[in-house]
Amino acid sequence: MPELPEVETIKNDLRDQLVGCTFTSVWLLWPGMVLQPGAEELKSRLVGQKVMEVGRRGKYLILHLSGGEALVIHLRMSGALLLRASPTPPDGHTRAIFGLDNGQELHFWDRRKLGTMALVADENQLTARLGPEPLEESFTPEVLAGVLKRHKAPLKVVLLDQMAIAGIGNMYADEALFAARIHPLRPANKLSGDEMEHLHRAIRQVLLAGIKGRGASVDTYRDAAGEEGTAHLQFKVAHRGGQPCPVCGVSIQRLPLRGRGTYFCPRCQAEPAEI
DNA sequence: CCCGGAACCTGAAGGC
DNA sequence: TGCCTTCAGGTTCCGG
Repeated sequence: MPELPEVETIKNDLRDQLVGCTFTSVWLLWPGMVLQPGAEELKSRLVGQKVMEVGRRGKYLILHLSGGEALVIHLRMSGALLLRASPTPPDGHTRAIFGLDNGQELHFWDRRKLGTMALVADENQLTARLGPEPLEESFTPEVLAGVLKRHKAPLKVVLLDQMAIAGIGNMYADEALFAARIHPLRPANKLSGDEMEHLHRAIRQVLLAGIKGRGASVDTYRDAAGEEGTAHLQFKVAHRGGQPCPVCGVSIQRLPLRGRGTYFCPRCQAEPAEI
């Protein structure tokens, strides 16, 4: 699933290969993915525009265009952006193909059709409500403490809240809580100062490791060249229910929380009595 | 306002 | 073999 490290990897790949290219055609095989404007209007407005820069905010990819607009893409659960030689035919999961003036095509591939894109004058329209970027210098332990103090929900729920902190998803939330040795059900506003410092370090460490591994291919994730990442090979608890904890050997548990699987070590992340 | 669940989607995997 | 249920989970929407 594309989370911050996966989207960051794709962003870096696309920045290298897409900046300076002009869109020559747009083929929408699944028009339902276009949030705004309409599918036909997106086509006509996109063709002829050049990609000036590629950015990321949370899990959103942002293509800044020569006309001043931005193409904002969200891959959700199963989306991928693949650079292919032109022409490459679509397969059953290809949702859009963008022709480029350098002999390549950009394919939006999405098995579950949950991904979206929008052509907007100002990307803030979609990203304004997002919380702080956890890898920026400005994301200090004090900033994290301020976020956690505002929420009494379980920590795992707050880490997944994009308006609290941007970019963390299910896998890296579990990994960060394990790295900090904190139970996922602990109320966010009840952490000690030490625990908040540990969690701050853990969040940055697992996200940076994810980027270094070029993302985690636990499901359909691929980079822009279609290659798998290796970050999931370093995972300690995420998607490892029933396997032994790499630190203490106790069986990793799976806890259903808000409809999501939460993986943790019941010994290393012990639940305090007062919870 | 807060919280939890459903809906959006498809495919893999497991039970019977 | 085949049908049914569950799991996978990012985001938005809706009801209590």
